[in-house]
This record gives sequence, structure tokens and C-alpha cells, in this order.
Amino acid sequence: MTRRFYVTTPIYYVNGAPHIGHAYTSIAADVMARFHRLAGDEVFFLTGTDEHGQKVEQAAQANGTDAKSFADKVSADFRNMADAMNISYDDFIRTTEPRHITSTQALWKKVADNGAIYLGAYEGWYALRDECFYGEDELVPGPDGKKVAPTGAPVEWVKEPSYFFKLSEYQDRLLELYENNPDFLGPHGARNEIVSFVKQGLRDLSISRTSFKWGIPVPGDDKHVMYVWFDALANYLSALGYPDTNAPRMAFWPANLHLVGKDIARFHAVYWPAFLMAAGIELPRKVFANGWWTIEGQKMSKSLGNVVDPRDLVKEFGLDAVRFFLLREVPFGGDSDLSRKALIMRNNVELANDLGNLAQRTLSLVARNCGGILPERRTLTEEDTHLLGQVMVLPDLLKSQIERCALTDALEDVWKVIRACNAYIDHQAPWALRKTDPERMKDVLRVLVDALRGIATMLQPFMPQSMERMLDQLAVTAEERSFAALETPLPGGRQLPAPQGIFPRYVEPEQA
RNA sequence: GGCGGCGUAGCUCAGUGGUAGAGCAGGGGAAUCAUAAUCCCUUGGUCGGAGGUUCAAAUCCUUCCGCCGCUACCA
Repeated sequence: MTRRFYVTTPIYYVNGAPHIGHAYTSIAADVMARFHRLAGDEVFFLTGTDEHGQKVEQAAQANGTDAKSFADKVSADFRNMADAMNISYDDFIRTTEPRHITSTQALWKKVADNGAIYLGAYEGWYALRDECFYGEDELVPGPDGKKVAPTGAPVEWVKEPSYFFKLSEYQDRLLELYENNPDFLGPHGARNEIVSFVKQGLRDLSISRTSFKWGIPVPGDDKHVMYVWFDALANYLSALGYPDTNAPRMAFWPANLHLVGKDIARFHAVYWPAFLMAAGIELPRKVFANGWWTIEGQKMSKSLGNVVDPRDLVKEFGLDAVRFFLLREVPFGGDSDLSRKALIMRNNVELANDLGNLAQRTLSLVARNCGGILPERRTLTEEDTHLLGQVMVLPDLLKSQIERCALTDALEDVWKVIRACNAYIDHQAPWALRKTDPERMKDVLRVLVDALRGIATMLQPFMPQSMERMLDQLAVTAEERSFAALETPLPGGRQLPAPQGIFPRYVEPEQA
């Protein structure tokens, strides 16, 4: 029976350019998607862009264009970044697409028909000049002592008609959800915060606006457009073809994993399940929040001018070195720091020295001493069995790590085996066996090739391009690269191509 | 203010009741197949402070200090 696996990234808001944080979440989701494909699951991997709202309207104006053209441009840039990072998405949804608009309106109607939406009034501090609401804490004292907007514009307390979602009625059911499904929300820190947030009590949620037009019209009341979360969250269903229950993709619902940045964990863990409960739709299995990246120890911000475009890093260090670094550096779920030094260190020590050099020394021994022919699998010594045993448990080991979104731990598990391989080759010393026991040398090299094949197979989701090259050099055919294929040893006698370095050491250009 | 998290070797972190761990960095040695990469050994911590529970605490409780997060409509 084929298992289905549906994983999503957030849809990224198009009021600003893509940066390393967006890439991070997408790469993590990509690893999950690729991993499940290699495990034989049927995968649907969704990403996209969120394009409505006042901020996009304003950003477009500032750029002297209209909202749609602006959204087109930025959305294309996000898509370009996803492609540049080798994100294997199956669909890229945009909230301005007709399929999303009709689907979201259908979801709204369903929720409204079930009595969870009512018309009320949204109150707040409104600055006429900015055409914008501000939160109480955003206001600053003006020259005359009266509170004004951060832009300096005068504000007044106004009421605007708005549709509300009866979020307050879902507190108990949400707490029950977290209680009964400890894995629904991760990691632990985020989970605790959300639970205590919900325990504090929930207010109804304003889900429409009349103060701007760039949004999805509320069904039956064109004066309103949907506000933020109802529109955005619905993408996870609209991409599947909701409300058409016969749409082929609907079989992927409920989603197995919504991967999100920690800033929007609450919306995914509180609003989204509540909307779905109200609509009578099954809930996603898991929401997991990843942390933030600081840059050289500093918060990434436009004002500091240290916003990192991942495509620049790729140009300098190579795609897989960047993918690897982001997932390897710090436990997935926590915050992490991106520094040049750490990136170079990871690349040189773990990719070039540990793994790249292991492959290179093994394959050049095979090339030189076996004529590049893969030796047969023969009798194994205790050491051989021990090493291969470590390789054989990797699929199950990683499966459970991926299950709990422990991407860093998964990599650490693989690296333990890589280090064991380096110890093995030193202890066996096939270069010495060449003179004393050439047959045993072949056995040793064969064990190493098998170990490398297992390692490269498991690392494909993390570093698809490099591992493709490594598996090519190991003469593993395209059909032999799934996890299941690892149970069948490669037939001996194959001709291996001439080995070529896969992970070059990074050497800093000469300082002036 | 309320709730929560963290504070363990120079650095990044693992370890949740039973004689302190990993990787990197530092020191010594071996090997020379390999991208001068690798392997072996090793230095190093009164586990933030104090008090308590226990035969036994980094691990449970109390308190103090320091850092951080959340505290709703902000993408």
C-alpha cells in the first residue's frame, strides 16, 4: 500500500524580496518531500506566494506600479529562488489565482453556513493619512503629547464593519487537540507557547476589511475583502482542488506536515485548525515551526543591510554546501547563526574532508588496484559486518528522525557512519593489503563502496546534486537509488567511472 | 506583571536520579591510499549561585542571578 505524504511550506508574502529565512523553510520541506519519495511514498509538496493585503498595495504604489504587476514580479522572484535552491515542489500556488479565489470563497461559505461567521465591527486606532490601522503599542507620543502613528500621522479611534470568526468557541476543542495529539505541534517551545496562549482565552477574529480592496471578495458582500489569514491558510486546500471532493489531489488531505517559521506558528496551530473544525474538515497531522537565522551574530534586518539572499551564497559556496549548512548547523527548530566562518568550516571539515575525501580515496584505490571494476561481495569479517550493519540501519533510523523533524540529528547519524568508514579504511589499510593480501584488499574496497552507496542514498534528500554525482561514480543505476533498493547488493564486475572530487575545499581568496 | 524556555569543556551543543559526553578548537603520536585529507591517544568542566529531598542530583523541589521567547489580528 502506498502511503501518501503531503507537505507544505508557508506561502511567502510578496511585500519583500526572498531571503535566507524563506529558503531555509523551503529546503527543510524539500528534504522531507524527497525523503518520502525515496521511501516509496506518494508525495505532494506545495509552496507558493501570498499576494493580497494592504502592504502589497502600498509596496506596489511605492514602486509606481499596480498591486497585480507588483505581485507578479515578486512571486516570480520567489519561484526563481525555489528553483535556484533545487526545491522539488509539485505545485506553486498564488493566492491571486482564480483557483485559489473560488476555493477560498467556498471555504468561507462553508464556515459561514455552519454559523461560525458573523458581522460585527473592528475597532482600532486608524490613521487617515496612512489609510492604516495601528496597534496600541505601535503608537508613539506626538509633539503635543497626543499619541500618533509611528509615521507621525494623527490617529483616531474608529469602527469599521468586519466579519468575525467565532474563534472564542473553539478554545476547548483546540486544547483537546493539543492534549490528545502531542505531536500535532512542534517543537516543544513553540508548543508550550501556543498552549498557554490558548489557555489565556480566545477572542473572536476579525477576518474581513472594507478599508482596502486588494483581496478576495467576501461571498455575498462585495464591500468586504477577506483579511489575511482566512485567505492565506486556505491555500493548503485550494491547491488540492477544494471544494471538489473528487479532485484527484484531494486524496492528499489531511496534510501530513505544515512547515512554518516560528512567527506564524500560532496562525497555523490555532486559527487554521479552528477554521477547519468550523468547516467540518479533517485537521492536518502536524505543524512544525523552525527558528530564525541571525547573520554573524546579528539579527537580520533591512536597516542593518545584512539581509542574505541565499542565491548569493550559492554562487560562492555551491548549492549543496549551503543546503547542508542550513540543516546541519543547529538543531532544527531552534534559532541559528549564519557566519561565513562556520559555513566554510562545515564545508571543509564535513563535506570535503570527511565525506568527499572518503569517497575519493576509496574510489581511486578501486580505480588503481582493481582496474575500476567493482569487486564481488564475498565473505565478510567481523569488522566488515559491523560497519555494514551501521549502514543498514540508516534507513529506519533516519525515517524516525525525519518523522520528528529532527533533520540535524538525521545528519549527525549519517556522519557517525562516515567517521566509522574513515576509521575502517585506516585500520584495514587496503593500500598495504595490496602487497600482502590482494584478495582481502578487494573485499575491503567492496565493503567501502557498499557503505558509500548507503550513505549517498540516504543523503540524496539533503544534497540531491552532489549525491547524484556520487552515486554515478559508484555506478549505481537510477533504479537502484531508492531506500528499498539498498537491500539488494550491487552485482560485482561493474566498471566504475574515473573518480572526481565532489566537495572541493573552500579556500578564502587571498586577502589584499 | 503573567506564562514558558535556556544557562554543562575555549566554541556549538547532547545528556532528565546511579561514578560527567560528542563534534570542533588545543597537545602528542601513527600512517601516507586520498581533496595535507585520515586514524589513534590526550589536556580540559566544583554541569549559573545558594539551600533542600534522596543511600545517590547536571537530572526532583525552593530561591536568587543572567539571557531569551510568548502575552492575537504584526505576514
